[in-house]
Amino acid sequence: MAPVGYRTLAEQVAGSIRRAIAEGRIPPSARLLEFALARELGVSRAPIREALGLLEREGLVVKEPNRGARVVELTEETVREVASLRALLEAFAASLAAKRLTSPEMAEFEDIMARMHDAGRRGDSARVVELDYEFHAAICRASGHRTLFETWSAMSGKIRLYLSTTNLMYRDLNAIVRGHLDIVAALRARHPKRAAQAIQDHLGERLDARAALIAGANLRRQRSDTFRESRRARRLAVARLSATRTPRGATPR
Amino acid sequence: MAPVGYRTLAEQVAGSIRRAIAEGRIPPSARLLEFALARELGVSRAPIREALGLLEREGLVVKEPNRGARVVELTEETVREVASLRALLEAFAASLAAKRLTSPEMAEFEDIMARMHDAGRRGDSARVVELDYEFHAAICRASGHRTLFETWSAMSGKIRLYLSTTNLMYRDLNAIVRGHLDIVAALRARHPKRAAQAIQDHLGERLDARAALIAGANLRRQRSDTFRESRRARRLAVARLSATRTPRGATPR
DNA sequence: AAAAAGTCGATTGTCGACAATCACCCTCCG
DNA sequence: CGGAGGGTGATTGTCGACAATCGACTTTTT
Repeated sequence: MAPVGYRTLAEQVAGSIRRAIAEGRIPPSARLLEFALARELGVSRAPIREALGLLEREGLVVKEPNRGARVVELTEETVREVASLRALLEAFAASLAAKRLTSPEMAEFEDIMARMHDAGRRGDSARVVELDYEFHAAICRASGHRTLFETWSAMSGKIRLYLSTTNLMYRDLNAIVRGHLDIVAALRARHPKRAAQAIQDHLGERLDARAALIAGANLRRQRSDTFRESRRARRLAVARLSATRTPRGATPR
Repeated sequence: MAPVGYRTLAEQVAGSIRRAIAEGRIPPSARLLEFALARELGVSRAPIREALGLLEREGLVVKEPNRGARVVELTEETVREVASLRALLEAFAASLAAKRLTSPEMAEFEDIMARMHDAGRRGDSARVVELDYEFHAAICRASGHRTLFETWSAMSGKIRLYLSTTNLMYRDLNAIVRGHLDIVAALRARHPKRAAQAIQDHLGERLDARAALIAGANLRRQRSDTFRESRRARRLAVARLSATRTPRGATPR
C-alpha cells in the first residue's frame, strides 16, 4: 500500500534530501554524492539524479558538470538580496491583489491570520513563520499574476527551508502578526497603494534582523569536515537519511 | 577532436532542442518524446532526460510525471506578465546600477549602444533585438544584485528565443535605439530615479505592441497535428534535429 | 445505448554496468 | 626546494534493458 500523494521515486528522494537539509543533517556546501545517496536510500542512481535536478530547480543545490551537486551556501548577502526582491515583488503583488481580490480569497487571508494569531499566542514561532510564508504566498497568488507567483516561489524556496529553524522572540511574534493585520486591512479596503506600502513596511522593518538571523543560523551548521574535504572526510559527509518510502518499482533489493 | 566549449552530451542535446524550438522546427505545446529524440540525435535516453531537465529549468519546456515533456506554450497573457515583471525588476536594477556603476561597465553600455546603432542603420532587426536583450541583461548585471540578475535571467529566458524571430519595422528600430540612449544618459548622470523612470518608459511604451507580436508569431507556429495528437500524428511531431555533435563517450554507433 | 471493466500499446521510470573525467598524489627533473 | 608531468582512485556521464504506468481502445454488462 503506497502512501497517498506519492508519485515517483525521484520525488520521494527529493523529499528526503529536502528534509535532511532543512533539519541540518546535511550541512550547507556539503557534497551530495549520487552513489552514497543511492545506497543510503536503497535506490539506484537514476532517481537520485532526477531528484538532484528537481532540487536544483528549487534552488536548494547547485550542480557543476563532472563535479556533482552541493547544498547551496546561504550567505547573509544572499538573504538580503532575496529579502529586497521579495519586498519589490510582493509590493507589486499586493497592489494587484487589492484591485481584483474576491471574497473567498479574502476569507483565506482571514483564516491564515486567525491561525497565525493562535500560534502567536501559544508562542509557537515555527508555526508563525510557516503561516507567515503561507500568507505572503497567498498574496502573490491572489495577484492573479501567474508569472509573478512562479518567480516569487522559485526565489523564496531557497530560503523557505531555513526559515522554520530560526527562533523568534515572543514580542517579535506579535509584531509580525500586527504587521500582517495592516496589510489585510489595506486589502479589505481595496486600496492598492496602501497595500503595497504596508507590505514594504512589514518586510523592511524586519529585514536586517532576519537576514542576520538566517544567515547566522545557516553558517553555524557548517562543520569543519565539509570545509576541508579530504578524501576520507567526504565519506562521512553524507548524513543518515530517514527514508520512509515504500518501493514498488523494482525489487526493494 | 571534440568541439571546444563543449562539456556533456546532455548540454549539446539541450542546445539542439533549444535551437529547434527557436527556429520553429518544434512547435509550441509539442510533446518531446525521449525515445524519438534519442534516436534522432543518436544518443541514449539518459542525456535526453538530463537535457529536458535543463530546459525545464530554463522555462522552455514543462514536464508532467509519467507524461513526459512539452514545449511551453507562450500565450499573449504570459508575454504581458513577463513584460510587466521585467519592467519592475529592471527599474530596480537601473536605480541600483546608477549608484554603483564603474567606468568599465559604463564603457560596456556605450559599446552595446554603438553596435545597436549600427545594426539599426542597417535595418538588421534581429541584431537590434539581440543587442536590446544584451543591454537589459547588462543593466541587471550592473546592479550588483546577483539574485536579481539570476531571477531576471530565469524569467526572460522563456521569451528570449522567440524574440529574435519577431520582425520589427524600421522606425521601431530607431525608437528602440533612442529609448536606450535616455537610459544610458541617466546612468551616466548617476541619477537612480531618472534611470528607473527611463527604463519603465522604454519598456512600457512598447509593451502592448510587442506582446501581441510575440504571442501572435508564436501562435502561428502551432500546427494542427500537434493539437489533435492522434496516436499516429504524434510520431510526426518530432522534428528533424540537426545534430553536429562529436560523440566521444561511447561508440558513436 | 450508456456505463463499467478489461486489454493493449506506447512511453516514462528505474536499474545495473561500463566508460570518461577530474582531483589528488606521487614522482621526476630543473 | 619548487614546479611539471604522469599515474590512480573516486565520481559523474552514458548506455541498453526491464518494469510500471498511463491513455486509448475494445468488450462486457445493465
